[in-house]
Amino acid sequence: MSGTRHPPEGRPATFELVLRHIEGRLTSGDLRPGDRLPPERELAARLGAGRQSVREALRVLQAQGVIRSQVGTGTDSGTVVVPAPARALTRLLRVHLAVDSFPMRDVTEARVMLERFSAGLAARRRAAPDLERMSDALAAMDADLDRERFSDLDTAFHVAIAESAGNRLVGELTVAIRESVRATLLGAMLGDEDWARLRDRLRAEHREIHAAIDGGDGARAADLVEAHIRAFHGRVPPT
Amino acid sequence: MSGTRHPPEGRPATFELVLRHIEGRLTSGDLRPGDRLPPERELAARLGAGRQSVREALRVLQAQGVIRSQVGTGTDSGTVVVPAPARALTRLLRVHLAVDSFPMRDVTEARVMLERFSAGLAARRRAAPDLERMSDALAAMDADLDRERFSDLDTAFHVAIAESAGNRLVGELTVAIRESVRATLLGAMLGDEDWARLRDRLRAEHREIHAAIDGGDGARAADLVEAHIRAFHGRVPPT
DNA sequence: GGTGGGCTATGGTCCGACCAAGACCAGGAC
DNA sequence: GTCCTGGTCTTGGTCGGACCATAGCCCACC
Repeated sequence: MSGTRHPPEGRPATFELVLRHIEGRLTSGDLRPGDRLPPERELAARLGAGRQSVREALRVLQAQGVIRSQVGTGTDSGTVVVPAPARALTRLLRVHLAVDSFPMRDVTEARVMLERFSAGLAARRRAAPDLERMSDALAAMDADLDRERFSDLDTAFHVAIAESAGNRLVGELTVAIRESVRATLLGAMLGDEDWARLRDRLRAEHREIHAAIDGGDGARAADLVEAHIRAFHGRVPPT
Repeated sequence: MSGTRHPPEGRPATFELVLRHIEGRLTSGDLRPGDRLPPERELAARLGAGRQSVREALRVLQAQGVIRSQVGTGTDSGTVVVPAPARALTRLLRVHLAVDSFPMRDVTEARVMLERFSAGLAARRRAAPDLERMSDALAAMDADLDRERFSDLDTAFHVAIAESAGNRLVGELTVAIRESVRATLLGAMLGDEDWARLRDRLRAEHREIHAAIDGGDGARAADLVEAHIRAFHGRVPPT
């Protein structure tokens, strides 16, 4: 950074060097979740870079869901290391969906794979607090809700299953994939079929899944989840 | 953007608005892979924003693996929409691994899930060109290689399987997860066991997997892959 | 002792300037 | 005529300085 002045001659871009510097501090454990980074101006001065380069590096880390920034002087102000993979993953997948990096069909299959995995593990573990969260979501879904609210609770139910599997990575991936197709799924709920009827069917399927997990029947839970997802994605137009 | 001048009063940050604008053009199909974006200066002028804000938005898209930038005047110069999800995913996962968003154990389980899925599907499809790529990687691995080169070919073999499954999303995820733990895996190859012996064992396992896929035995291929991964990750220190 | 108004630190933004890479073009050397 | 050569123009990369808005903090004043 503090090498030959100004320009990017041969070596990587300055913001990239700043990025690597911070990544290095994260990897070495020098920076941990909850820690504050130096102010942008100070970081720039310390690395012999301009503030713009520092900001671009920070923007990348923000896009990766590693840091959060906010103005002000308080304890929580400035730039803090706050890992939030799901949001970053969601946005990444969504934009790639938009740009046709992969077809909707692949997303469906991936969801089936992830949620079968989660349901199977959740049934083996049967963690009480997670089971309760699922029940809560189901109960809330019994109200007379519009599509949007229903969909959010639907997601909450599936997320509870994913997190109950005890695998954070798979949990985050499940959330991300589900969220990234939220708009598409919502659109599918507007199909020709009667909303009330569709809603009832989804509720019934959810209860079956919940019962299977609660009963410790992982294989059945996985099969039910797969059927549940496929039935719904069948309503989604391809690609 | 062209609203009230300068400041972020209430509304989202300017770079965020620029980002949404471009995302919108991607979603609507107005911008497609291969298309060039306007020059930064022009984009800034058109949106009534400063160049810095535009650059930060572009940096985010670059971090998401959606665009590629390079200086110059040629046809390929400037900023172009070039989706490359795997690289972006790799980097995202790696930094979250560094920051302990999830333990190594979760990564192992996720790999098992993904690669079981891929192996099973690859065996059902038995795509000739992919099978050949696998053979090529295996043949190359027969040479007397150091750990690093061997590891790269190892990755190439597994990636070939993933892509042979015909699911691009799962393929990209497989590549990303594998790449993100590349350094860790390499470290594990330096264990106490004799390198030549370990290498022979990996070769033998790879050949078995290849044979199962080539023979169309998806269940066996999946089981072999799982054993293969677990055996190796068993050498990796936890978290 | 409580409260309100500056003070200050910090991220967000704009502007103008310059650098380096790369393609293209004009003009001269052979 | 062909081939090099140097200039020019476009474009991303970078810096420095300036200003804004936000949000704690502190001190003077009531």
